[in-house]
Amino acid sequence: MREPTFLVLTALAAQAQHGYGVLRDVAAISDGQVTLRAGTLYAALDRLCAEGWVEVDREEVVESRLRRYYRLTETGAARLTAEVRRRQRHTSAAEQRLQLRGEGGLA
Amino acid sequence: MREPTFLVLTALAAQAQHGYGVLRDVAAISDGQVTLRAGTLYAALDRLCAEGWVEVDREEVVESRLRRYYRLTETGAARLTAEVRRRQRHTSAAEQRLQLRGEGGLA
DNA sequence: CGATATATTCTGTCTATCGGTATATGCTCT
DNA sequence: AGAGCATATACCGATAGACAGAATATATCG
Repeated sequence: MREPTFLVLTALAAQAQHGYGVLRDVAAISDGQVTLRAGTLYAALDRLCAEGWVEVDREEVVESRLRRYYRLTETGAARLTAEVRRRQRHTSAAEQRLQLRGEGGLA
Repeated sequence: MREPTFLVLTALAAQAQHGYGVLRDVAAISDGQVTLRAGTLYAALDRLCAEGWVEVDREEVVESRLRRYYRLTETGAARLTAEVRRRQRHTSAAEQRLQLRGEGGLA
């Protein structure tokens, strides 16, 4: 799973949000480091819906603008949880090895 | 940065290794979940050399087979450290939100 | 003798993301 | 009034990194 997809799922993990809300949320989560392209976001949402990880929650019209809310499915939540664990394992390994490097190698 | 690239840098973080060693190390780091394709590995190594994150350490011939050892540069180590922090931030956010979900949403 | 492990190289294909554009409304600033 | 930005979704071509698999070659194991 790539970073933008991971962040979209993360944005939807706690509660339903519409596309543009996810966009701002991802920027907040990443401290402004990741700014999703519109194409990336909506393509990801469509793809994740097709895969059953995300589903449409509801649609609202606010100030003549459509807002389509998405939510994480149970499958999606399980997949995100697994991905978190996977990433934690990898980052831990990287940290340990970078530490070893500082100490002069594995030796 | 995508997962295979991250794992290649991680494999080289503590000490120099040759391509095939990286291959096995990545499998170990990921508990067998990630098995790099040969094409992915050597293409990544070439690319990372060109970018200055990795460099050739030395070459050996063991049992008539070439072993080209690579090591992480200071630039590469800094980049990997930054990537670790970035990923930790993201996984923390995901964990928190998944927890909130379990508690019934952001409310 | 076939299969597996070691070790690198190459080629074609795929796909998520990038970068940009289009559409449309409402708000703020000058 | 007009420029520009925020909101909100949609579409399109290009790219980069990864996937899948084959080629090459030696050594070892059963």
